[in-house]
Amino acid sequence: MARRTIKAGRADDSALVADWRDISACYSSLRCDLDRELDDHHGLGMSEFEVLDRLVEAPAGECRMHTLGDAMYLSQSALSRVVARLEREGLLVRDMCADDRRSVRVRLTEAGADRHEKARPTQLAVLARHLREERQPAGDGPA
Amino acid sequence: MARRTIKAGRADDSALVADWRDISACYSSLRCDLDRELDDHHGLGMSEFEVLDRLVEAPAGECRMHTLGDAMYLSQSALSRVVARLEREGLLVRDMCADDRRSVRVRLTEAGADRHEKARPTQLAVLARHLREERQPAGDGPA
DNA sequence: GCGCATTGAATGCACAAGCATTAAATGCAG
DNA sequence: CTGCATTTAATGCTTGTGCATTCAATGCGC
Repeated sequence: MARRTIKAGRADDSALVADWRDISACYSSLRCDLDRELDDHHGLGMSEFEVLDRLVEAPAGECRMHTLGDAMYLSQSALSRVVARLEREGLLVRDMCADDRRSVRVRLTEAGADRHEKARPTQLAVLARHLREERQPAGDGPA
Repeated sequence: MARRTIKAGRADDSALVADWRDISACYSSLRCDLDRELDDHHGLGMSEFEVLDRLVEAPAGECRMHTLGDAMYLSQSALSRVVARLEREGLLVRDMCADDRRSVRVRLTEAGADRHEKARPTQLAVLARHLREERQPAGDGPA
């Protein structure tokens, strides 16, 4: 039920609310599963994993705090602590960059890359479970 | 950028992740705004408002805790506390129902209905701001 | 009727997140 | 060069949330 999500150009109030509830439900249940599975199987929270994820994508496995903050939708303080946790676990290192000593450069360690690699299948599985079945209730690939 | 949200029947890994990030970004920014505006203007958190919202919709402005829990996606303990907060503020009352004395019946008070009515425009405004501009970047109603 | 598993809600506890503040480095005006 | 506003990140504090536990009421088998 309720699969109007992106349909509905009408946008009267109740459609708005209905859309919001769809988004909310989708996000919440996915987030909950993801958070729990990442934590159970890999000792990572969702935010932790996401930081690792961004770092893996980043040019040399490193980037500045502020850049992470822009990409991640998390308050500055929260990000600061997530990174602190990850550093405590040895999954990344923080050091201040030479050119601007206010900035902190965050760099993925081998252990971090490893942990991320191990965790990624879990993430993908959860995403697939939630997102795929939402969109294509049945049916497989093309001919 | 990134408006694949529901498109993409391909569903390979990166599309999955991209979709998730879209959902996540959409939800997070909306939630943050909503939470803050409801709190600033009406002294309500998002969860609080949502409980009121469900109650307003409910048959006689009342329903059982468990029913709320089913509808709301919030852990049982969190719900328990939200309701406790709302009761403390006089926006609803809890009493146990006669037929099953384990269950708690939650009933909206006038103050609660009033608060909800005042807060609803704020909610709709935030929803519209986020959801409408996402879907129809420009263009108004039909001729 | 009596015990026992089940269900419904509340509570102790731990933790992540946001806000406000603080501290340090930088940039810029004079 | 000096002083001041700005930027960057970390920290104190408060709060909301989830998990596990607890307590009460119910239902069921016997």
